Amino acid sequence: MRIHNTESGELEELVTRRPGHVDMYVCGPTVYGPPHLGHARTVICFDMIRRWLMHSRTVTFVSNYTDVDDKIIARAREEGRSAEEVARTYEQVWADIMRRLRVLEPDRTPRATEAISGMISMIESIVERGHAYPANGDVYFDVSSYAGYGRLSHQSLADLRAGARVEPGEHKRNPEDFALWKAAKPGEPSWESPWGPGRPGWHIECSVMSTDAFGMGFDIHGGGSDLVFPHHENEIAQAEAATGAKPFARYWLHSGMVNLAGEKMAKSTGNVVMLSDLLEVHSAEAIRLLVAQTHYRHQLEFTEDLVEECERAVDRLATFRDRVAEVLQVDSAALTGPLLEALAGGRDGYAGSGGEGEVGPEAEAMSALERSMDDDFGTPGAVAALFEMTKRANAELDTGRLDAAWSWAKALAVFDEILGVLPPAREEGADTALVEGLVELALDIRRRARESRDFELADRVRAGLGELGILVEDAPTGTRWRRDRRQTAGR
RNA sequence: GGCGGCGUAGCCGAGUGGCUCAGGCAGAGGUCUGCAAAACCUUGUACGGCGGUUCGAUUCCGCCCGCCGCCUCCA
Repeated sequence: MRIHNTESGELEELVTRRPGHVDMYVCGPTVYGPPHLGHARTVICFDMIRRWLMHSRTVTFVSNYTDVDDKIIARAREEGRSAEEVARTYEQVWADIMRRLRVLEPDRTPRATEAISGMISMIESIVERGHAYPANGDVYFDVSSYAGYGRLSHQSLADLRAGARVEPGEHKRNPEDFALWKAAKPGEPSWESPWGPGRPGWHIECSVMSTDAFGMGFDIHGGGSDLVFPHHENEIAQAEAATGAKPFARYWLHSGMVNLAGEKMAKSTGNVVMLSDLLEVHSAEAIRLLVAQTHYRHQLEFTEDLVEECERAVDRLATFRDRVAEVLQVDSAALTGPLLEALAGGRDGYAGSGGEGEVGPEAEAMSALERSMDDDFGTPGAVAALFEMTKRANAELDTGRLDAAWSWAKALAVFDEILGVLPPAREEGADTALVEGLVELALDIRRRARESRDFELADRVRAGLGELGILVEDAPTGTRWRRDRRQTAGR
């Protein structure tokens, strides 16, 4: 498996610290407001990366919450609440939305405020080893003392110096130095430390939380590309300066930004699509497909029309899944939930549908999936493989070749395990039986009307159901119906 | 200014030194159907510009043009 390492700028063979295991840390959100599509893009990219790694290895996935920060404090002031209340609120909002986007929960979600003592010890080590200095209750990292600085972002100290600046009230020796600890200001949350009361600086938390989880030299560290500098650069400097060990992380993965109207989506400019709004109108699957169709390192230009297109594409997959379920005479729901997972577990023997020597669509799709994903997590290729399989299998279904349906179901299971783009089948609700009964009743009336060639009545029944979000289709095997996903996506 | 990325058919978006093709959406024609829907089949000779390397470049190199990101909190 080859993956792109930001540090080398090249594709490298993935060699993990422990064979068969991957320890992975992805920078989580600063919880000061609700998440937007840009956040989702990053999270979904790393979710798919994680799922692919899980396909063949044991993965421990850690992602933090940054719950102490200037913006949280500012927000708390606005809302007249404590910073902690603000952080807990938006942590919950984040977790809810990511669950709705079918993102797997991290194995651990450490909070910055729960790692303060670790941060203090790390800062002490950095100071002891001569890479940081206290000044007026602050502590700054001495960038000039650390030779590897700029390694990740491929910039020289001179380059960085040109852009660096000193904020009023800071006590840096050099502009490129950065704060490890900030002296408390009145009314702000603070913790006791050897340098007096204060709170941690911008980047120390991730150095501490990731090494708390995994120690030095863990496998993969990820995040959005806007974190490369200074956040990740500083994480490296801190962890390596504190321990003298190298490397901090073996592979650095960075996902691209989402653009809206040609510019980066960012809260600060108001150039955002909030996920709560997007999920009112669109399904998680369409959003995931949109993300999967662009390589994770590339920029993603967002428009409403693109999600709408993905919605139609997802419908296509759902229709195929339902056809397969029909052939197998199982409920579609069974091909979406636990059975699918069980199927995905046994991934041997994609015997294929054809006769001897013929390779079935699912076998080709599986090898294309593997090829693409093993090459720097090529989700676009995986998506293409999924649709290619759908087309070919549909063609076989059209000609009545059903013997491979079970293999298709298994392949769908694997694709859904990695990408999570198959929409859930008919949802069970309190009124499911009633709805189904009424629809069947209406369809029975329609069937009788058709038999007596009263097509006007038959079409009225179909149109009426259509208005209620029930799609009716006459197949050679009989009439089938389904709910119009797009009318119910927001619920 | 420094670092990095991108420019592919109507739109989105993979990919590759030549060989039959990414894929999705949209469009056109067709099969099926009472009609529709779904599905399938057919259909589009695209690779920003100019040079260079090469038998041959969209793919490699150089320059130019355009767009974007980071260099400040940011997924």
